[in-house]
Amino acid sequence: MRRDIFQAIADPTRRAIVTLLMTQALTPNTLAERFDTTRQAVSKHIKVLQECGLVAGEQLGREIYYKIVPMKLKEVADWLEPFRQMWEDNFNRIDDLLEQIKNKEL
Amino acid sequence: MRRDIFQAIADPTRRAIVTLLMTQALTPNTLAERFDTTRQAVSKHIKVLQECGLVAGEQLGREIYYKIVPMKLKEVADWLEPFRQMWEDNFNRIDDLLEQIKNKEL
DNA sequence: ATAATTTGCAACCGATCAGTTGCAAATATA
DNA sequence: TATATTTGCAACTGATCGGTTGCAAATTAT
Repeated sequence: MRRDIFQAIADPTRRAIVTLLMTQALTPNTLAERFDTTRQAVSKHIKVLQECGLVAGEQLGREIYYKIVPMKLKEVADWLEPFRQMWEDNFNRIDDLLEQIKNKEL
Repeated sequence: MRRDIFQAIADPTRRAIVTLLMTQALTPNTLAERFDTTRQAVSKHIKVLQECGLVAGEQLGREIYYKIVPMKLKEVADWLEPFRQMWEDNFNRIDDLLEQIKNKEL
């Protein structure tokens, strides 16, 4: 079973869960109330998020408060970083390279 | 059919393709040579990447050079940005909030 | 002790996904 | 013109995904 951070945040519901957990730790029941779905569906999403290390649960009596592990998202940011220079540059290198190929053909 | 940038970069092969396209525009055939898979499989990945706007093709004769559209990745970076403060902060707010809940219970 | 609450796990279902195979269209080469 | 190359599209397959239902375990409340 593939369980990496990229696959974890691919699902919009999971991203919404992560966003909710940004401000406070929540229980599965509380989370489920925010979405038009069952608690079990939310629980399965939590399991995915937990297995990839993006959230962590902390038991308090019979309730489990799930909190975000923000550092995990840094892996995505690190992967994006090399591309940042590309979208921040005014000129587009790929276009230039393509132009070079074109000119070579002529 | 879901076709957003998050789902596009969820697949490791597609991320590898995007990384290869970072330095130069490539044709489907050239790309396929780099992976242990068929050209058609790569073509399907390209289609997904193209449909979500992460790559764009430019025809040169019978060949099509696919190039990356880096700006599209900014959408992911923008989603990550609010979390950046969290992983850069030394203290963890969620832990604090959880402590508050705990103390309230006592 | 009994009942209610909160949660995780397993089984199942329909939809989607990644990959393969086969084929047709367009372009380049002989 | 005939052949080879490059590509996209459609059909198919096995695997995975998101969601639901049912149930058992642990904790809390009556």
